[in-house]
Amino acid sequence: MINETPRVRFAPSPTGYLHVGGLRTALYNYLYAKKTGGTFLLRIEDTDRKRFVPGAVENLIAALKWCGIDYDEGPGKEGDCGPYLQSERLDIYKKYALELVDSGKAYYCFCTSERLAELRKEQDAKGLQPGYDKHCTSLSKEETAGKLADGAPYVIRLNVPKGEKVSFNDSIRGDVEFGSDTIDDQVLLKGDGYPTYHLANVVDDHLMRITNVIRGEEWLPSTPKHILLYNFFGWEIPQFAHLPLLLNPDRSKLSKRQGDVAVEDYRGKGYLKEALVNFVALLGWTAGDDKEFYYLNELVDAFALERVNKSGAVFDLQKLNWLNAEHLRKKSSIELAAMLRDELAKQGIDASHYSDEYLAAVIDAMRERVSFIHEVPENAKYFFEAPKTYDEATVKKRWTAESADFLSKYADEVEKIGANEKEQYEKALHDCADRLGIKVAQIIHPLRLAVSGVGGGPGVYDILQLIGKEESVKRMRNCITILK
RNA sequence: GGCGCGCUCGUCUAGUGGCUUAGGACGCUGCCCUCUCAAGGCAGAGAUCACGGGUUCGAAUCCCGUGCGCGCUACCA
Repeated sequence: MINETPRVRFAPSPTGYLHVGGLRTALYNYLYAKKTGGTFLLRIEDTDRKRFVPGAVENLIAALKWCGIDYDEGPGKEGDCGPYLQSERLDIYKKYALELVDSGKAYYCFCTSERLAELRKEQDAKGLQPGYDKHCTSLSKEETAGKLADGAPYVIRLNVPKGEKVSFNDSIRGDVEFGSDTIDDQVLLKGDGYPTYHLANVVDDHLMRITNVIRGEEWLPSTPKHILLYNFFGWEIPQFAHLPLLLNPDRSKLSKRQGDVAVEDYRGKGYLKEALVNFVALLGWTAGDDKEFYYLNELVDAFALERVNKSGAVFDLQKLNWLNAEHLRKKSSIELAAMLRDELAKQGIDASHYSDEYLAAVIDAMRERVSFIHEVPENAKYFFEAPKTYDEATVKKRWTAESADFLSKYADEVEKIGANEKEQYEKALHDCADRLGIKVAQIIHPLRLAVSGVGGGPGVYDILQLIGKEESVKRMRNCITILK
C-alpha cells in the first residue's frame, strides 16, 4: 500500500459530453478524496486522434463544474504533475515505451493491418482466441534497426510472458486473478506516435502519484495488462476499485441508443444538479441506513468505498424524477423564482412585468405540485395569462346550468372586497353561498374553472389573491359569457 | 468461442450464520385529509433471496457445481 494521502483521478476521454456513468465515477473519486483528505485530479485521456471532438474538454469541465465537482489539479489548475492533457505528454510515453523495449519487456512490431486481419481470420477459423502471435519478436536487433532506419511504420507492443498468473486486489471485488496466456500483446505505442490507453494510463497514474484507481468495471479485464506494466517498470501498484456499470432498462451497459446519457441532456430537461448528483450517488452505493436524500457535502461525510455494490444498477428515471421533486421542495423560493423567470422566457411567456416576489409566491403555491420548474408554466399558465379555453372534462363535471348565475353573484361580492387577501375571498364566498342557500362547492368549482381554466391546482383563494381582485372578476365575467 | 464479473420485490437497495413471517425507497393500488390537483398520513399487492447440491443444530448469508445476465476480447477509451 502506498503510504501517503490518497490521490485519485477522474480520467475521461473527451467524447463531447459527460456521460452520467462518468459523472458517477467522477463523483465517487471526488467523494473518496474529500472524505480522506486526499487530492482529486482531472486528467484528459485524449490519445485517440480519430475521435477528436472540438470543444469536448471544455464541455466536460463545464459539466463537472455544474454538478459541483471541483478538481484540485487538472487542466487550468496546474499542480506539479502537469500537463493534464495526455496529448501534451507524448514524449513522456514514448520515452517509457522505449525503456520497455530496451529491457525486453516490449518490442517493435512492423506487421501491417492486412497481416493482422489475416491472422485474426485464421485464428477465428481454428476456433483459437484472437491475439497477436509475437511474429515480430523473431526479428533480430539488426533487422529491427534496419527497418527503423528505412522509416518503416511500426508500433510498440507489450511482451506478455507466457504461463504466468497475474493477480491483484480490488477494493470492491476482492482478489482477482488472470492467466497471462489470455492477455494479448497489447499495442503500447501506436503508429502515429500516440500511446494507447494502457500505456498512457499506467505511466500517468504513476507519475501523478495516484494511490487509488477508481474506475468503471469495463476496465477490469484490462487491469492485468496494467499490472504487468507496473511490474515491468518496477513501480508500486495502486489500489484498484472497479465500479459496477450503469445499465439500460434491459440491463445492457447504459447507452445513448436507449435514452439520455449526457449530463447536459438532464440539465436541459430541467433536472436539478442536486437531484442528479444525489441519484447517481445512490446507484451502487448506500450508507446502509434508510437515508436517500443527500446534498453533496453530506455525501462526502457518508461515503465509503467499501460499501459500493458489486452488481450493475439500472438507471431508473422514475426515482430520479422523485428525487428532483424532493430537491425542488427544499430549495428557496427566491432561487426557484429566478429559475422560473428563465423558464417563462424559454416558453415564450412575457413575465417582464412580474416582480420576483410574485414569481416566488407562484413557486410557493406550486412547488408541492410539480417535479420540475418547467411544469409550473405548463400546468399553471393562468398565473401569467387569463385562460383562453376551459378544460372540457372539468366543464362537463363542474359547470351546471346554475353556475353562471352563482358565479355572477360571487363576482358582485368580490367587487366590494376592500383588501386583496385570501381570507376576504373566502369569507365572501361563504356569505354568498349562505345567502343563496347552496353549498360552497357549487361556487368553488365553477370559480376555479373560470379563473384557471382547469380543474386542479393550488387553493382557489390563493389563486385569487395572487392574480388580484380586478383580474379575478374579469375572468369570472368572461367565463360566464363564454360558457353561458 | 475465450477470459472476467455479477445474480435479494418491476427498479434502487438493507442484510456479512440465529434479531427475518426477508426491512426500506421509487413506482403501482386503496383509504384518510380536502374546494380541486398535489403533498402528507395509513394500508395493501409485489422477492419460493437464480437453481441444485453440500457444511451446520440452524444459510439470503460459508463451500462446490449449474444456469442466466453483463462486460472485455482494437494501432477506442
